[in-house]
Amino acid sequence: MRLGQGVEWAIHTCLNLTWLGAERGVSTARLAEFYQLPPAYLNKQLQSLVRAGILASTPGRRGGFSLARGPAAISLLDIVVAIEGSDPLFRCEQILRAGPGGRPDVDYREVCLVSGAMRRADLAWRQELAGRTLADLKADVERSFPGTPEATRGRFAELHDR
Amino acid sequence: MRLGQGVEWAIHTCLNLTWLGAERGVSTARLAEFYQLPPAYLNKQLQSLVRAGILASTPGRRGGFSLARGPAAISLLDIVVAIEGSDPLFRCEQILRAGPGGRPDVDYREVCLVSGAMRRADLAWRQELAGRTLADLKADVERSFPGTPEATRGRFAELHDR
DNA sequence: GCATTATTACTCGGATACTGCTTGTCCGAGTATCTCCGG
DNA sequence: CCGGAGATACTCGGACAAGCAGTATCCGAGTAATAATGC
Repeated sequence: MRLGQGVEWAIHTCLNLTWLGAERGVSTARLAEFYQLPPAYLNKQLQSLVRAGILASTPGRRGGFSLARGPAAISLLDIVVAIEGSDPLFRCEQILRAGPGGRPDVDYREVCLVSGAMRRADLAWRQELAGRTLADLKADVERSFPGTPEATRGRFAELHDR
Repeated sequence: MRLGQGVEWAIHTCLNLTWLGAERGVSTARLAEFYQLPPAYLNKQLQSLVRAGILASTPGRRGGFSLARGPAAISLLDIVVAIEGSDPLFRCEQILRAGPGGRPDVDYREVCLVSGAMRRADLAWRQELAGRTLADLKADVERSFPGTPEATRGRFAELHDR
């Protein structure tokens, strides 16, 4: 039980986009080359982000991806949900229906106290993720590693020249 | 991305054991019959709980499973870890090593701020689970549904008579 | 009738197949740029 | 020299396979109760 690989790629890629100004879109090929990732598969993840409204894509000759809104309006939860879906970590299959006194018409996801306890933990996880935006992360990185923005832009310029 | 089916089975089964007194072990067959679960597969999950020291198993003619310690000493996190393993939800593959200025000798699971943010959310989830014991859950259920202990014992008695 | 021994029935435990999702890849639809041609 | 039409190169997007973890099952090792047997 673990999150998919794409979550890490998506977060780092979105973070990179915050430093690139994003005058125009950046292609999948360059974004993948930056971390030596398989381009086609990264493209698949980025498509999920587009469907979720986090990234904007422009097709055609000079197309590419860019952030659809400001970094302060994109939380880590948004990205995780976009990649992994919105299903809760714990899935209650309502086995209490088969137990003594189980009623078929009752929604045990609401009633069952086990389900409730697990849902509360789930909520704690989500709240922590929802409270961390791309803007926060960007600021933290720039404080701890001031050279990162320039280094990132530099690397992308190299890739551009190829 | 979701937790395995076995987690739900394990929690409800452990909860049932708290009501059965557990003078002697309860067999997999009866525990499975209680919720109409596949016996062999449930047995596999219970084995994981035994390995984790949560359940005690006695083999042989009148063998079965019983709680290895008091319900107050068993948290939901213990059960989840026993079934799912102790790996964090978010796995950092350290893609920063392939980025600009990436060093092979640095452990980016410690340094990377993305990894740190995800780890904090992970921790919030685990703390919530660690703070909920079987004894808490048992008390909550008995408060909300006072008939449950007797109904549970009754159903197991029926299964016993077959 | 009673102690002893062989049998039996039932249990856990790990080794063994199957299924679905995550991972990974490919080719087609579409667009801006560039080239070529005519005026 | 300038405008426009066609060709071109490069992009995203969804449809198409492969690998692996979760799911499900079976049979063997071991133990306690039971039945049979001899005294």
